[in-house]
Amino acid sequence: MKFYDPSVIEKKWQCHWQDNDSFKPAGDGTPYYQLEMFPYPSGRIHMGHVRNYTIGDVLARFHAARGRRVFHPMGWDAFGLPAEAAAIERGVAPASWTRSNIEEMKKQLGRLGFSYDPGTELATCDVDYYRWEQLFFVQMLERGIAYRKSAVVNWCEGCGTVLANEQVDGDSCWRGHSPVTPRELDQWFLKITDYADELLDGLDELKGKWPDKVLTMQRNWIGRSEGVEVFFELPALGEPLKVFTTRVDTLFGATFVCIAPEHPAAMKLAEAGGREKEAREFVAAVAARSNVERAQGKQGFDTGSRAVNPVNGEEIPVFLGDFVLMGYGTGAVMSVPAHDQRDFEFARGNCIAVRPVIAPPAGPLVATDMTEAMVEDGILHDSGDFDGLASSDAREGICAQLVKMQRGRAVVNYRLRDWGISRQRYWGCPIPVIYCDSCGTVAVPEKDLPVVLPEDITMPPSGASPLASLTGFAQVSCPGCGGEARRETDTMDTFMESSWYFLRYTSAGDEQRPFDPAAVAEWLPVSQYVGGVEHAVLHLLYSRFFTRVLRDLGWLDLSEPFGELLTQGMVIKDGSKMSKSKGNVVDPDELIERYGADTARLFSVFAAPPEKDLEWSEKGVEGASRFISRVWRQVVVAAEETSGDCSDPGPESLDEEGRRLRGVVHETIQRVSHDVGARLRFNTAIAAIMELVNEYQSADFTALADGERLHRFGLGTVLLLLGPFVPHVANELWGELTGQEDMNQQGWPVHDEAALLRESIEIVLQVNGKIRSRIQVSADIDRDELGRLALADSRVIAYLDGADPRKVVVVPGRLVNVVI
RNA sequence: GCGAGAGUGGCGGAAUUGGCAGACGCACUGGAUUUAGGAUCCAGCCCGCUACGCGGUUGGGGGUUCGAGUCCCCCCUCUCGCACCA
Repeated sequence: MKFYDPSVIEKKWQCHWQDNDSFKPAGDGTPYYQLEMFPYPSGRIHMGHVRNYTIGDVLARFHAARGRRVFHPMGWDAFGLPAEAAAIERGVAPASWTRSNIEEMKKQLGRLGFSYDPGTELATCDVDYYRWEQLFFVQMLERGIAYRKSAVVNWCEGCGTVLANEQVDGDSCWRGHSPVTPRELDQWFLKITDYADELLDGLDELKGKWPDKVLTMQRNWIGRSEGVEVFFELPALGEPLKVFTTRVDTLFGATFVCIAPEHPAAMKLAEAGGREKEAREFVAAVAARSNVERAQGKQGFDTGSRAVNPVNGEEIPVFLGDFVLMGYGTGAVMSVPAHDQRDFEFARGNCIAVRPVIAPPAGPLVATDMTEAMVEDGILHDSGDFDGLASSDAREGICAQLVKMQRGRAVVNYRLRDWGISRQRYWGCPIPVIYCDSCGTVAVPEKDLPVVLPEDITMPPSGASPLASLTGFAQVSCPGCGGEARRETDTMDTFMESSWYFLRYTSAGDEQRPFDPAAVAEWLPVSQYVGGVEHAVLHLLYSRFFTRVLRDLGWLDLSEPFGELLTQGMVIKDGSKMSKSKGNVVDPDELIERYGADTARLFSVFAAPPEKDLEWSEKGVEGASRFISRVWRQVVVAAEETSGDCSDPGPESLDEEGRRLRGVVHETIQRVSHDVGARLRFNTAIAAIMELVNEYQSADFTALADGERLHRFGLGTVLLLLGPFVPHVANELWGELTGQEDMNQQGWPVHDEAALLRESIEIVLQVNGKIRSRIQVSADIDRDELGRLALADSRVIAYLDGADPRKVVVVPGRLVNVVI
């Protein structure tokens, strides 16, 4: 018997596919764009990659077999900090470190037999890629989408650069756990806030296509909030203080106003209140604490100044509060202790009056009895002309009144901030801007693009970017006046590259333009995107934004770049994520060496549904390997006796048992097609194939009419169904069994609806909902007859014990429930 | 605290619309084959019991229904996300 040696057949088929250009989009089927999040070339692939890319490959191969015109590209997210760290450690340039990693990882991915179109490979660190990004940036600058401002930004000590808000996790960096501290710097930003509403509304279209969890996370991150800006006059300064509130219905209950310690009016108010010195100490104390520490307490400071409530003319104190954030709304809030829990706590700590103005259904509250704020809507009282109104009506009424008085306006606030893209790093896409003393900030003219990142450098041990000190790079003449000028030496956030790589894939190698609009129109939006949930509000939000910007710049006609999204779970071992520090990593190469790529692939998709975490199990891998060997033996043994045509023999030449087996084959086709094509449940698809294999293993085909043919049909179908999962072994065995060269010509099997109908079926008989008997009946039996048969069953009669059934529930094809 | 998701054998996990709970795999037990081990094949494998039968069982409690893992209400636990956003 031919021996199963994965290393031989896997190499053979990988060469075959390469030589035949097997994975170029082919045929005239409906286009299908299968995309997986491209990897950072860290040097070695890990099990997370194996799982991610196997899921994508199964889908790509499945849809190709089904006749779709499949586009399945792969590339490298090649800029980023690890290259700099490695460069310092090993004394090699980031560019060469990155490129050799790409070569190594490409080999590794190659060993897994993924169906990538090799003609589309790209690396974002190549000038041919990032030059277009620079062009986009220059155009964004012209349109005001990119702008520079001084702002308090997140400085990450570990990375030696600033991070965007999305990239900060509490008080630390999203990647490592290095601390992040505020720092004021001149930085480049992209106006993602201009797109806040569109990005939010777009989520509705994605409902049902993206996991709810991701949609919710994006919605929360954008954080749209409708409310009113109320102007409180500040007599001491002779100007109004603007506060934002979503609960303007509680305005009559405001007993103080609270502003952020960083608020521009803070010190002026303290001065006017004669408490300047103490205020300075308070502000310094707050500034010394981190955001997380600040979130613990609720400290306040009375400025001694007062503000006037526009609706009742009341003068109320102005406090500085550490819980008020300068970055949200106006950095000032009106405080209503009776109806806001934070204000309630603050008021109790600072001896401020609690004044209820919203009554719950049970009637108005008494301030002295309150132990917590009443935050629900209710009926207004002690609110002048608005008494008796419901909260929602009062919000409208009071807002209208404020507008009329020119003391307020309706506003929408967002939690989302503009995307800070400057990075004080070397290994990234240069920001194409020049600073000139006479002309100011000038974009590099399009004709001078690209600004090429010098690759032949040595990283200083300090880790600082070498760009600023590279005179050949940093010193330029101004494109405006020709005088001496300095180049921007910050580079772009690497999330810039991943925000449009899926567009470039469609036109890789095009030297004239970033992408061909026709190709983009053909393939986009991505049919199925597969990646980790950690990018829910990073890459996935940036890409949605970037695509809209490119649309508005006239590059394409598309808003949502991704259609269906599958977020796969992590690969876990011993209860935690595989990581070097935990010492629980499994090396994919060793796995392939030992069991073969097909086993690695099979296990990755069999052991758990794709969106759940996958617990690593050596025994589970062995199980997957054992199944492949079993199929191998079954097919090779069968092929020794009978080979050739594997098509459906049809029902006529078969006997009853043969027709039943044929039915099982068709049922398996249906289940697998549905599980892979519609449900994305590969584990159950494989289980269904295993059932068929088990069924076939115990059948004796020599005893059946047209048995050889039926045998080949079933085994051939198993191979076709296994093709997307274990392509090497499936193709090899297909050749053995059929004598045909290429399984891919065969296409995906289609089930015969008629074959699914059983001649006789088992019906469960229940008495009072408990199973008491089973009967075998003809599949086309009618309802009444089935009910009669149930009542005639001896065991049912015994349970009835002479009683008359109160009710007989007949569920055709399933059961009969006799109720006494 | 708010939001989302999940709780099913020894384990990973099935059960598409309310209709046979535990598919498939792992582990385990017995048998066959084998000099032995491994591999393979066959059989068993939710729990309890006076065992060809009966009872119980999908985190706990209640409800709707002829019938609930699935629908509704209350509670518990876990995971993830957000976390003073005014």
